[in-house]
Amino acid sequence: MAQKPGIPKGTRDFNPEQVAKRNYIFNTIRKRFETFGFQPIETPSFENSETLMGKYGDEGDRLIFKILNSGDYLSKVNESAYKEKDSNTLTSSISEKALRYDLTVPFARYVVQHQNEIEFPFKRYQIQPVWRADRPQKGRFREFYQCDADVVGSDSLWQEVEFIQLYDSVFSSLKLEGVTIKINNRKILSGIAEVIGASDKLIDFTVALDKLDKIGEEKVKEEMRSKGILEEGINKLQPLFTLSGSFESQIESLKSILSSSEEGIKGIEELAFINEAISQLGLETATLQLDVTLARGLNYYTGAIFEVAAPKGVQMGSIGGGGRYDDLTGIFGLKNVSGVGISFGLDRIYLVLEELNLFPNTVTKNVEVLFINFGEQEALFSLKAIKLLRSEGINAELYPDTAKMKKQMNHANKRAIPFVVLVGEQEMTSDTYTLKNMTSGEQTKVSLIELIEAIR
RNA sequence: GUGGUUGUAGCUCAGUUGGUUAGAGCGCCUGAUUGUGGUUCAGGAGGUCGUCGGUUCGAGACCGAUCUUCCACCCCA
Repeated sequence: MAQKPGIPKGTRDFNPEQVAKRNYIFNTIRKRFETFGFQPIETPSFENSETLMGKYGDEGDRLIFKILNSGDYLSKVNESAYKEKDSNTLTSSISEKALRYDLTVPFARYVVQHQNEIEFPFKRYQIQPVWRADRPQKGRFREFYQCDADVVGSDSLWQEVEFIQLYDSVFSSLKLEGVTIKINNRKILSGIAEVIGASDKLIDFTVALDKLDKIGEEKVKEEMRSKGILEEGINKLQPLFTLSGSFESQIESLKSILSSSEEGIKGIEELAFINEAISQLGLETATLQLDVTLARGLNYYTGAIFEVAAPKGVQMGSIGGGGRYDDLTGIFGLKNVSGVGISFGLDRIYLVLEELNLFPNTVTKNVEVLFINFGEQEALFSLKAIKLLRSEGINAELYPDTAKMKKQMNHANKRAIPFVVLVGEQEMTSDTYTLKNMTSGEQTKVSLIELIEAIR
């Protein structure tokens, strides 16, 4: 047993039941994406390192899986970097490719590369695995699937409205009711930073603010102080910490806080527009909530920021996220193309559905009838019937070996196959089939027509 | 990347301050039952105690390293 094989940390095998459940989620999401007018694309598992590096911040670079060059990679190595044990410089000389870290940056690369073939606005969806060299935890893996839908080439705020509808539609289809779609706006965060005189410390400021519900008001203030934000500014934030109530009343409070910031006011207007549209259109099962502490993906989000929280009572990080990035393709040289998109975390949604017992019983498509194998003649006779059953859309199979009946019955039992058919000498001569219901134990002799009717 | 945690049969877990041959339940295999599974009864197989090294007369237990699990940071789906 010492030599038992294993798989790398943070990766998983999926058994037939798990694959069926995962496909159920994939298919539901795919169906909703297409209903909303998105078209699928796929990109390679790995990209040139320069496409990915530097796009996710220093932290992101650390979590990108690098692929070692083929061949005698050490011969081309930078001599001084090797001697100095300078990992950063050395990495770029021995690795030129890296596994994709998310689907958004490869999509931006795709848009720039194919800009002349694409009809804008372009709505694409993409369901593929991504890799992160992270430490695994519950709901955090080193290989996991993202399901992304993005629109590029439209500044319209109706897109944001559509994405909120799409989130609602997908989670409602999955019967995952009571999710909270949190929304914020980068412009509001910039506005606040401006008002408190910390525009140059926007990232530090928002990272600290983002932790409010986790570490509390005092610790957040402490972190801001340690990042060099002035006490005077922090005092101005006070109304923010106690912000609550409806979407509308929060917007009113923000208006007074941000009255001196042009950008902040713009952000408020955007949020108000989106909220107004959503209240007119309505949501099936989700709730839209303004959360000014929401600050994800600031490395490229410029407008709306989304995050989806699982229903209350389920211990799970966010099950989806997204936002508006006005200039994502700019990093690849294509200016003035705005994008906005959302992502679903398949693996986390799976864990939530499992915990809440929300997978339909029908996701695993089992064999419905097993024919017992009594010998060569009987097997051939059975396969003729099986061929007909299959043409009627019934999942049927023959036990492949002429094993003891006990073994064959046991096999049917363990696989939870609901019907077993016995065809021996008696049945062959009378052209009948002995059908056994494995749940009730009842056994009847029927014709082929009756057999089809009984199983269907 | 930092700090902590976990690993004993296919699965879930016992195993005393270091002391003969490491246990249980479930599962698995065989038979009771040669054309009948799920229940019952009888019997059986299965462990380099994560891996490597160290301390010791003696290690599943103690020490170190490493891998793995889970958790908190960091960050994030």
